[in-house]
Amino acid sequence: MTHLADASSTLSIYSTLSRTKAPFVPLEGNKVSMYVCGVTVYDLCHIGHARVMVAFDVITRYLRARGYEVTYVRNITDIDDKILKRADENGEAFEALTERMVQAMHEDEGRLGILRPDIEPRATAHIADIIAMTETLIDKGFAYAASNGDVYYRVRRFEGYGKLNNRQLDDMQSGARIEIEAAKEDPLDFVLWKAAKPGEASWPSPWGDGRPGWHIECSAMSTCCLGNTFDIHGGGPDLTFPHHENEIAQSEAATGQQYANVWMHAGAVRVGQDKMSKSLGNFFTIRDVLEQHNPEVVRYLLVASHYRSAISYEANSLDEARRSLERFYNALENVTPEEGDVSDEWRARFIAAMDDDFNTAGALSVLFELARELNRAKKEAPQQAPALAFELTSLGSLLGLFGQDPAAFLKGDTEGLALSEEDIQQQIEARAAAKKSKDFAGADRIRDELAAQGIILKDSREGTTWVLEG
RNA sequence: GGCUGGAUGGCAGAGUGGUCAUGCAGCGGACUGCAACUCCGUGUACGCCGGUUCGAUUCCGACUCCAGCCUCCA
Repeated sequence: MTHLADASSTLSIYSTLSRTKAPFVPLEGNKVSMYVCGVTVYDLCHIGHARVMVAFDVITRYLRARGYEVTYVRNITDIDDKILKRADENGEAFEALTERMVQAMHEDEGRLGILRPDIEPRATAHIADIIAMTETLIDKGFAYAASNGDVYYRVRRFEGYGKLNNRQLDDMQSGARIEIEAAKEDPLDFVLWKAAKPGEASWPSPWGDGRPGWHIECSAMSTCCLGNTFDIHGGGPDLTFPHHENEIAQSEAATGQQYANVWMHAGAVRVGQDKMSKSLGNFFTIRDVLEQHNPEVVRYLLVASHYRSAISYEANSLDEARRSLERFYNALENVTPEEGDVSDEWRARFIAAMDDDFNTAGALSVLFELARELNRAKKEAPQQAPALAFELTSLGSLLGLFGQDPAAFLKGDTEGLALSEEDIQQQIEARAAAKKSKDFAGADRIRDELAAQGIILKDSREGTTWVLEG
């Protein structure tokens, strides 16, 4: 692991709660406790999910390299209305559905080079904690069991309600777009415990058989894993309201202590002018995209923009990402990285960018300059190249990039290619022989034949390599 | 209607009160037998209107437009 702990600058993070960037100070020494809202596992993950996962993966990698001891918790919502509905449609047990989707998520993450969180709590494994917190909220007067068997949170009772979203209770247009549940004391109240309909999956509780509401599970699991107060709470852009607002209301009412110190939200992924979302149906699943693109290209696309900015997902964005990555791998090709003497400049500038609220775009620009330096060295001072390549790959690894074999990446997906690698190598040798005997017409014919199949040759002093076009 | 964020060169995308982002694409040159890769050079970019300032893309105010949230959503 690359160590950046002795950097002179300080890490600043933008918090949705304060709406400003501020120096990051953990609650306790160099320990960082971080909770990120994960996925509701009723369907495959899409690029929007990937964005959040990659963002917090980079954040975790960087914090660790910076010398922090990070406990990264990301939950799995494995019980909710949509899960039950989908399982019902499929004619399967909801556990079978969620198990399959969790499996798929782990596969997708693995392919994108996303490191697994330290703890991945599931709602169904924390029913007792959820019930306990709900009871506390009832005892303190922040919740009530309603006539329909549901338990609701009494929103107007919590003084700070709306602070995360800077929202006034009376400005909210309750019921403007949804039906108001008659059993609620107030339309703003939200459900903590949901009574089960006959035949539905349920757990016993003091209020009858039922299941947890969505918001309470995160309060229960984060407190359970990280304590009443922890350093960072993160999630997708569409969770600030009501989900995170409700988590604050639940947890702070229950514990009487501040919930998370810093709130981090990733930006949306857009398709055209709209947010990519399951409800709009305009999403691309991770595995669909990986059918056609190298996973690192997808990761690069997500890391090339600042984590808070919205990105547009378009047909050519991945092609552009690939071309940018090719630049790095071209630089890394034909060099064996080896630790050695390099200027501190690169690392310092990389850290300065990342310390500024994880500015991955700025950090990448430093790496592009480092790649150019490496290309120069390969030509003019080959003895410096291994150390520069080492620096490039080690800083890149903090973004989860440049971990592949350069030649393999540049060759791309050779499946479906008519020629085998051995065939191509033979052609390359035949061409080299032709060149040696000054038969340039013959050499060019071989190159043209390969090019007709999308194989582009590259000559260098180390020999000839090839890449796939496109 | 309320709240939040945004508008940068052909495209993507950082950033800054006053000589450089960066990448892709383009153009000129070098390297190469010719290419590809690479290197060197190259672009009167900062939504609109005012204000502050010696100087604003950067600070302040108005305006226009875009997105997100106010319903399940990462």
